[in-house]
Amino acid sequence: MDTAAARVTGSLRQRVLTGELKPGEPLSQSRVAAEYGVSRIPARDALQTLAAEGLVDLGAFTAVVRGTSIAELQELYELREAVEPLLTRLAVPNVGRAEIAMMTSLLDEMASHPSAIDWLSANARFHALIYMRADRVRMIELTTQLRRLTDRYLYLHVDMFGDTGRLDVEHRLILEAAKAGDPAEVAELTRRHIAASHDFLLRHMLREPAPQEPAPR
Amino acid sequence: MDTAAARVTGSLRQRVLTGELKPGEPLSQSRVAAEYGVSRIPARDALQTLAAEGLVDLGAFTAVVRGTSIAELQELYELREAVEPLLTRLAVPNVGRAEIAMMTSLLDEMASHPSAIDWLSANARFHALIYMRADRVRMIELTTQLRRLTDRYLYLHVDMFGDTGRLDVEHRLILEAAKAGDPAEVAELTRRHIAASHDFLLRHMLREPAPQEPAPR
DNA sequence: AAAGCTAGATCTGTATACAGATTACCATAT
DNA sequence: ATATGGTAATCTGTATACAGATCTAGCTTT
Repeated sequence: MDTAAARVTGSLRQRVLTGELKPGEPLSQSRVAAEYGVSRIPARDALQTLAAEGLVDLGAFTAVVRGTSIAELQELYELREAVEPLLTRLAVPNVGRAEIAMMTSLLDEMASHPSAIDWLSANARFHALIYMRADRVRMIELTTQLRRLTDRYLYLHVDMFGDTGRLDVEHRLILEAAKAGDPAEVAELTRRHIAASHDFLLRHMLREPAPQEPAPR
Repeated sequence: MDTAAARVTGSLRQRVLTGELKPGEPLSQSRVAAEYGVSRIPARDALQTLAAEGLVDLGAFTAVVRGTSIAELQELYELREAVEPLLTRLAVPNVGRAEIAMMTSLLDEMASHPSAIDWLSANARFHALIYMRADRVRMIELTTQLRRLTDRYLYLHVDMFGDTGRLDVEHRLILEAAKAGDPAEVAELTRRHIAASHDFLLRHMLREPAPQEPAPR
């Protein structure tokens, strides 16, 4: 749909995700509405949607960009480690030549050093190509949401994408096992892939432990 | 908060859950607003909230009470079987005397043959007493939502609560293992507990295979 | 200087209004 | 009887308006 609310939602989501809007920053309906030149109703809708996605806290008074914490990160990755391998196991038997081909080309795309946002998008599509074949709409929706939330930690806490080399290797292993049609193997590789990203992120957060303060107004 | 939107949300949620509002039934903002004597704005809010919870479909035109299907049931239980044992494993080491005591009294409450809605509420609180000790807000939120969605299947597809006897036995096993402080055992019992409910529900749905049609209007 | 209080600014929840989109119904034509 | 077209009813998205709640800042009091 092409509503004002959807436009605002999409834009705000991106800005929260990339860290342009920092944790703790207040997002009042009025200010958002004014900034986008719409009335408060679509601004309100957008904030509610983002709150449901977990990117925004709908506090008592004003909505606020949600903070980050090592505890939440832990939780998000625990969920991903539980759900994505399950999705993988269910999907792999249905993955065919078409998916393998598209995954291969996405690997090339990622290897060509695109912007962070494009790299993350290609990465998400790579894994989604497997997941989609599981025929589990709800799980995929949940996974998309969890991935978005963890991607935010990458933007906020890791300036340069240090580790694309390791990730590329892991992706190729996953692709090979998928080609071979071994569900358990792909699932286990996926689980380790996720766990490795968790470790990577955790190390970075521990090095730079200060949770950013609310932006001064 | 004591807003009109929250009141409408709560009431509609209950009515969808118990089946008073049947799958496919259209829920227009206008009609909901009129019925509750509020303006369309809080009605709109309520429908959006319920849509985020998965109880309502926000179709192109009007919102509609979400349908049920064996495929969705499968998916919901797969998720619960993945998440709740994980939550259990994390929580059991922190479960103390207070929780055990409250769980025991909830078992009595359930054994006293309350109404379906009270039984389900006590049941949810029984398990929540464990989960809460895992200190995983996000997982608990997800679990609450999944439980609500599967409870709906109980209301819609199982008239009498046939199986409270089996459930009571399983609950007592869980309680004993929790008292003994064995995380892996409680987790495994919880997984089987969930799987058994899934089987039970699946058998009932297969026996009465017609998904209800939208209510005539 | 610290604590408390009050006026003003800001914000939210909700009602109402209007335009454009969608659907339903019914008459007419084939 | 079925297809077709048009009009009325319904619905949504959004703007605007208003009252009550919450916060802020500065003044007063001690």
